[in-house]
Amino acid sequence: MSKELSERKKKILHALVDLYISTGQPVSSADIQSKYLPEVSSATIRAELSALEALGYIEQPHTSAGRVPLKDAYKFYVDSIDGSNASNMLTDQETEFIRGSFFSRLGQIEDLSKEAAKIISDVTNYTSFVVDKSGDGNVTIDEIKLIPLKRGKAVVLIVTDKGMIADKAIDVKEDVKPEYIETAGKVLNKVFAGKTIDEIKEFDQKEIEQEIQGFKDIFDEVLGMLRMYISEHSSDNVFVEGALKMLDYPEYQNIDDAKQFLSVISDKDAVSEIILGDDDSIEFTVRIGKEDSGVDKCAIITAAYKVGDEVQGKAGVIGPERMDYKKVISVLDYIKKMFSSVLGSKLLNPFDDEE
Amino acid sequence: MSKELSERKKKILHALVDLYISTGQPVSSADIQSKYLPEVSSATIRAELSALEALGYIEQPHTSAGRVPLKDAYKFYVDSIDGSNASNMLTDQETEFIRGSFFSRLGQIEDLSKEAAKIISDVTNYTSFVVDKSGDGNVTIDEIKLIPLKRGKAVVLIVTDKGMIADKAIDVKEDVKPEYIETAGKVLNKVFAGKTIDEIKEFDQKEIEQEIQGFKDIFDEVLGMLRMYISEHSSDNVFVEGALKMLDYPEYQNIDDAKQFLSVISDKDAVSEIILGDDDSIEFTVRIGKEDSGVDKCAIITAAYKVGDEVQGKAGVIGPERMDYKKVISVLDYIKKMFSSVLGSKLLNPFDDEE
DNA sequence: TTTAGCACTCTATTGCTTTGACTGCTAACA
DNA sequence: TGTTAGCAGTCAAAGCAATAGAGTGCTAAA
Repeated sequence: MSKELSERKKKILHALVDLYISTGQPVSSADIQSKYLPEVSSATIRAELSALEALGYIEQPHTSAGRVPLKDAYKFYVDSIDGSNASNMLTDQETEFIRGSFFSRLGQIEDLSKEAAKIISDVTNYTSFVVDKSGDGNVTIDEIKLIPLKRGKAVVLIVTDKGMIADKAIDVKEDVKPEYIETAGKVLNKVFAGKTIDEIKEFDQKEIEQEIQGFKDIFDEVLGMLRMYISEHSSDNVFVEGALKMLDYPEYQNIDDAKQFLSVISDKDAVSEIILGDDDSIEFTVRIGKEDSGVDKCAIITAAYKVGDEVQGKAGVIGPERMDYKKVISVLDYIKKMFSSVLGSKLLNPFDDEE
Repeated sequence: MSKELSERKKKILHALVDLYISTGQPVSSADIQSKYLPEVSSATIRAELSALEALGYIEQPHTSAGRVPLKDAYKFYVDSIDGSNASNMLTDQETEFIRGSFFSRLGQIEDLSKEAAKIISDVTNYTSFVVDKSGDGNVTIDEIKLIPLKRGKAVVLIVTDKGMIADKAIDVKEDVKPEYIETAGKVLNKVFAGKTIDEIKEFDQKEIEQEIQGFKDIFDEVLGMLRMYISEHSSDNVFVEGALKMLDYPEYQNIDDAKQFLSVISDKDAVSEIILGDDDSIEFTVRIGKEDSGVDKCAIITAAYKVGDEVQGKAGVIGPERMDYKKVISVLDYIKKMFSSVLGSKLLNPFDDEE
């Protein structure tokens, strides 16, 4: 397998995957000959196909059928796509559509990811997902405020460096003086401000109690709330769009396969595990087949979007093994660029989310 | 059809639906005879079935097949279930499970609905949904606060009578004095406090501008934010659980039907339209068939849960026409009771959502 | 009114045959 | 030595006929 393929074998293998991607049917020697290699006869191609089969690139579903690409064939095919000509794959309408949708709804970062997932799925017609790591544990708490309300309630405000704010009403005994609340707020701020959420997670109950003697009741509420905030936000945000589109492809006409696929894809944890598994340093990953991707009869293409060197999240597409790799990579590439640029400017001014 | 059925016809019709629900196969006269009416012969039952067919209750898929219930048969069957013996349908384990799950996670109201949907789906093994109307337009704004933060930002707090709080950071020019913000907050409060969201929706831009001359910049931000809040919260919250379970039933082995079902059920607006269509005064509704339910080959059972006379939301189950009506009704009934009681106490103390 | 018995109908299953899409092989050719 | 044409062989899929089985409706008798 380490042996280099002859130029003609490459041509034939590429043609075969191309044809298989567009038709989904086993590809015959005649197909390849008529559409890709009219200069040689089908018999010659047959001989080459035989060789490629021996090399493990392709196989026959049965003796009298054409050939179907195997994992290695897809890998070969994907490797042959280089980013430069991939970006030409999108039509003007498509880039226009992507740009338009992307910038039309520049809301909070969560909306952005969701929107991106939607766009990807719309343009590619495959199931897409976006995992947003920005809610990760290393968010720093900027400021905590305790605001008294009517009726013996108060609100805790948490401002983080990522521009996120959490709030929840807590009880304060009616007879507590406003000054008490104010002081409590100041103490809270002193304890938490500047810390990351990861650090707070490890806070030892005892250690804290010393620091804020006498505010125990309020403090307990706030700590509980913080824990809740942590548990909600420390798991990555996962957006899946177009899950049903998979059912349009012949690979998933079987109801059991469809069910298995849908149940994986609708489990956010499973999705995030699948996606975040791979190496962050690689910008694009393509995984084909069950062992690689975790889902049967599927291929997954992911792109990491970064700001500077830090991976902010990943976007990807999950589709049939014979999916339109060129197009998907083009779309992801385009999205990635826009994402990085928008995120980049956003992080500098985390609260500027509307113009 | 207005004519009363003979006692034996009723017995036979009931038996037929029972059998069909448990097997999903056309029911033959012999089936009914052996399991429900051994005292008469199958020939007699055949004669009765003939009559019931003429009355439009049942039909034969083809001449040499058994009978299958039609809409009217299901309706008859459902009518024969009375609440009192329905509640006996649940086993001790089941009630224990429901109660346990329900009270274990008494978080915010949203969580409660979601949890309820999950429980219903788990116990019945059908797809369930809960529509929560508590986010409706007639939420009153209790208090609005404007809190200055560092770095030229401020936060708007909206406290409603339903205990909900929305927040978002807005920009304030760095050079604005804290007193200015404070005054702005007071003005905002004066304008909005006590109003319902519905009323605010109709606010005329001009009318307001008069009132708060000079705070235009801040006010615009707040108004935009309020609009966003309204658009997010005025649509009802819909939770769907166990959508994939439908694929386990033979009715939905066909991939196209499955797709159609899933696409309806994953469109929250469509779901909420289906559910909220019917009369609020009726506690239970059962709708069978496409014309009734909006989804093909399905039956929908909904229960309205109320606090006092006000409908707070609806919970329901969507399943095959031949679903286990008794069990579903029992479960919904049980949930309804717990829901009403929990909600009742919650509304009195809207902020008490943790003990 | 009920029942037993029987003829009839229609689906589902099975096995068989035909068709057609490909291939692999071989022998001739450049 | 590589390429090609031609042909025999293979196999899935489609079509078809025969059979089995499930269940009914009808009729005549109890």
